[in-house]
Amino acid sequence: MPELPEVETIVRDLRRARLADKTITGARVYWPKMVAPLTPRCFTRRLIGRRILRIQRRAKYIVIRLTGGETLLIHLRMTGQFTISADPETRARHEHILITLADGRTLRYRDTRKFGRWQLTNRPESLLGRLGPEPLAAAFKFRAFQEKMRLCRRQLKPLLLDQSILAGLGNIYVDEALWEARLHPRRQSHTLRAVETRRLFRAVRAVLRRGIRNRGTSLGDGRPNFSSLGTARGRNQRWLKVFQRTGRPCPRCGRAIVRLIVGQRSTHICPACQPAVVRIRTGGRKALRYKASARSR
DNA sequence: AAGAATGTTACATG
DNA sequence: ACATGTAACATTCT
Repeated sequence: MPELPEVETIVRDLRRARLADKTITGARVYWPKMVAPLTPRCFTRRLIGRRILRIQRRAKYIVIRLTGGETLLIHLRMTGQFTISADPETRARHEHILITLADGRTLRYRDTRKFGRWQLTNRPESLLGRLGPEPLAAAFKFRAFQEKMRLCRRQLKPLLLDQSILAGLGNIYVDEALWEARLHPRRQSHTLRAVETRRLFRAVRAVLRRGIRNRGTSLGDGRPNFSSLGTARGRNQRWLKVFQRTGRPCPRCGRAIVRLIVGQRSTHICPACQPAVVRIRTGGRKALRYKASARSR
């Protein structure tokens, strides 16, 4: 569910909920794996009595700074969600962690698939330091991006999903960025020409910014989809050009969107706008061909 | 009823 | 060393 824009939306809502300055008075963990390597008992003991200093986002992590030099790193993976209730209330279905605050409110973590992870640590850098740059930060420079693309020699899609290269993209926004940049997901990164790398660089930032502006993408029409703290859904789904739009017309050229598997992930492209083979005229009559690595399935 | 689902990682293979 | 592929994690929905 949550990629960079969704996590950013949640973090902003958590800030607005005025959690900062509140002291944690209780914590319950109902799925021990979620707080590993700590045990629920150890996790709880280290949390209680700490005060929340501030809430930030790094890549897809929610970063909660606490007193005593502790940091809570929360990764929602596929189905993690937060709500805040005024009272303790009985535990709802799929709620695995409940945090109570001194003001009586409870921060509730619900996660159907139980993939989410909470790490309480005094060395958050050991984890966060392994992540690539924030695509929306001023420090994210085209030159560095281009260099990485050149050195990596990987298919574009798995490369963009790799959090150590660029942090925050997931399946939705990668497909959208590649469509925007008119690049095939299996194209090898080192074959991109400067103009193409530039298009991709801009596309990545554009789709993420739009995602945030729209408060994230909520897929499907039912409940299991993304929503931030409340029940309000994101609005970005209206802006998706290819993701989960198999068979529908490409907004640019009208050709039907097709679905393929790349790097074991479901992938959506316009076969006309994102051709597997690109011919490029270089000066004279020599034509270079950049072929996306074949490989079906 | 098989297959897919917004993520990550350990391990295997080329 | 590096790129890529597979399975696993756990549950729900179509």
